[in-house]
Amino acid sequence: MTSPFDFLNSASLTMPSTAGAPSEGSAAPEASPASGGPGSHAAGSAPASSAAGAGARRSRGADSAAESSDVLLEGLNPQQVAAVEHSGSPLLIVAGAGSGKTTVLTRRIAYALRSGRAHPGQVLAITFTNKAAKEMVERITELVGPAARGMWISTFHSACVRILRREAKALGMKSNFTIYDAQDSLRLITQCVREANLDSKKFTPRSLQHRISGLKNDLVTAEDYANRAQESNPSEQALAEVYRRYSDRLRLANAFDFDDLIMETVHLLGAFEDIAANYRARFKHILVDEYQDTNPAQYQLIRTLAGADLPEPTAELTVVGDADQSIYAFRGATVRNIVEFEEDFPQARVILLEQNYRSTQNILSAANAVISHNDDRKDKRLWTDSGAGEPVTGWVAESEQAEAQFVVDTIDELIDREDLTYGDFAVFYRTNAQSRAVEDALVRSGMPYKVVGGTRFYERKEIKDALAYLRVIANPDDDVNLRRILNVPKRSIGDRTEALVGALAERERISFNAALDRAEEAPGLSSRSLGPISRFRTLVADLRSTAEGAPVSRILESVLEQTGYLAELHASTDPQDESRVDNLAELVAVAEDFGRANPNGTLDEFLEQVSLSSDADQIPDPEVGEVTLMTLHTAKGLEFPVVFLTGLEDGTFPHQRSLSSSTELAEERRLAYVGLTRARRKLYLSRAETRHTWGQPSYNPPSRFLGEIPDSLVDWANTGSLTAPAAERAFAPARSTARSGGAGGAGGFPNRIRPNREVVHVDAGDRVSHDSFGLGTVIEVSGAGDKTIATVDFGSAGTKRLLMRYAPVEKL
DNA sequence: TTTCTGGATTTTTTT
DNA sequence: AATCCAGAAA
Repeated sequence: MTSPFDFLNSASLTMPSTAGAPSEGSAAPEASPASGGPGSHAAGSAPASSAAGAGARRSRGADSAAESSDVLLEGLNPQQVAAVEHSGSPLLIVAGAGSGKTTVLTRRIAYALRSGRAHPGQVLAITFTNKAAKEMVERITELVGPAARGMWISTFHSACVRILRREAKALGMKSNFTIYDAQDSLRLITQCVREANLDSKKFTPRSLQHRISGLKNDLVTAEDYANRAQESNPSEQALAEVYRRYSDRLRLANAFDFDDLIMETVHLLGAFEDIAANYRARFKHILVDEYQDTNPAQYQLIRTLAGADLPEPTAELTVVGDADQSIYAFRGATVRNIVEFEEDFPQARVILLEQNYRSTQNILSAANAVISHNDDRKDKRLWTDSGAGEPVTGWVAESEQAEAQFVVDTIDELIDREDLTYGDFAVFYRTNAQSRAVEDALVRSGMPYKVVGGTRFYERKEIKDALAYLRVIANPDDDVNLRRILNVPKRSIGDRTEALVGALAERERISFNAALDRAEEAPGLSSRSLGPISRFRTLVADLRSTAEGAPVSRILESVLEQTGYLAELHASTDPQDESRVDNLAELVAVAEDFGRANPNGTLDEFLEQVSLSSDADQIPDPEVGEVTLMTLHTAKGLEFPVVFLTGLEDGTFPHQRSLSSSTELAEERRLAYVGLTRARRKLYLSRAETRHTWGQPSYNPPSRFLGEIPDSLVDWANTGSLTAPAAERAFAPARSTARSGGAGGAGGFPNRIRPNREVVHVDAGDRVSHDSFGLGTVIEVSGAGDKTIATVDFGSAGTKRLLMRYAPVEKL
């Protein structure tokens, strides 16, 4: 899809396209822009004209003529040129949304190469997703040819795995280590909680996992934490205990969790000066994208690799980011890294990119308006010279179904009317669960679509099971995956047997696998259990020998056959199991693809690729022509001609859990900013008056973010069916934006109308009427307030326990 | 040991 | 609404 001549055409930088390419500054050849679109200056005209346009506006120097004859600087605005040319000190590029940062980064690398300041092998470029890495490789290849292959261009995690595999021995690990995902790590932590005899109600594995992850992101090891934990604080003691056990168990299993990949690499480089020197000698140019979403561990990694603490830095460091797009604080990222870059790296140069080449001015103004409500930010205003464009369209739907229908109808209409394909549309939402309604509507309409993320393919039970077998084949010490498949499919090795073998492993400080080999030593284990265990050991041994040198897809197929996993699914009556077979077939196809792409690929490499693949890597190619559905987080770094931002209700977005904290609200607002700035030509904002959560309806007021957008920018095409009575309207919070073009604006719909939410007070003996169960008599009442539960005898409909807060009952 | 069942819990967002 | 879990029955 990429043309070698593309960069001559300003690499699409100054010419927003009309269709396709959901990736930032993607290099797809551009078609002529549709009339009226932002790209109304012709794509076919000389790129110099747009460069001159930018130059005139920003009064470029007279020497610009010489510069613009350089393909690497062609079509760039003065700030972009400065960013490409800068050398000799650390560089921070503050890149607003759609400001062409990918182009600047790739050209900067090419420029350094051409000027002789770097060889390809000296370049380390860190991106946020594998997909972004792949795209960067493609675009650099366009500029410099196959030399691009010598560079390290990858995510933090992939780069660290690469280093760790190479240096595993130094850390006392084997290079075939397994990477545990969040699910695996939770299992292991749960085991640790159990073994430590802690109350898993009081110290939930989930919260411990979260806290351990936080510690690792701050480079605090189990040992460090044990020393600092307060003796008088039971919670800290519990955490210290579980963290210690968890670390031991990971090590014993020859496994790293996600956070370890970074933390252990930092420790490795800190502990072994020769290894660190080796990598410092190699990486003379380090570039980090999405710097605002780095955590303290990643920050330290960069410092170490760049030799920032040495008398002289060993590498030239470039970071790119935008504090307004920092949306991962919840997983340990900190904006301090970007905000204090100048203090962290002396002599740093900062270059601001504020000109936007993606969106219309109306869209940018809306985004600017929202983000300006965050305090403590450096003022920054995106602008464009591509014209106002169409107004943003607002829509208030009655329900989430109606909202979804609005999305589908609008897509349908636009496809008819404009020169657009399904791939030009994206639907964003705050939480994955919200995709459901949109999917339903899309299925009914027959439109092609793709949901990115959600219940991820690789997290489905059957896929995890199959992969667990592969992981066990590759790494016999992998306790978590071994225990996962021990009795899957059922082979009469139950909980008790597993626990007894586990106890033996713990007592002898050996892996579970080693304990299985010595199962007869396990105290309390009945001789009857030994048969299934030995059959299981034979099975795994057989699989392991089959796997020797075989292609991954073959290994996978023999796993599914020989274990009886497929047979069990085929024999099952559960309708769900049919789709499980389909999913496994898809996994086999993935393995086959892997084999084709990597003829000499090993099982280890396949598993690594699977472990490090992310949601964002699955984003469809725009050419495929599917409507794309995803969360706002996944949408980061992408762009689409038409964007629907749905669920704009307080409680949905901003999310309920963020409403009480101003820092979390600020992060939600940045998320809104990210969402708004994804749109190129047309932006739709919608909300639903009622939305079902956990099977219960809730009535949420309009998102406060809607109120932050000036009325003049939004055209409310529908203002909702529920019109509040005048008397109630008086109680609605005063909102300056409540009226918009006389159409009612964002709604001003009172929050207080909550049918079925007022707790009906009943006593034993009362007669009540229920919407579906009919008439009944209250037998007993327990709890109070929201939690009042009434036991009601409905005669032939049976006796029901009803949560009075939700139950559709009326007292008679 | 496996299966069934009622009850609890879940939804932020993810490399 | 859908899934997960613990405890009880088979």
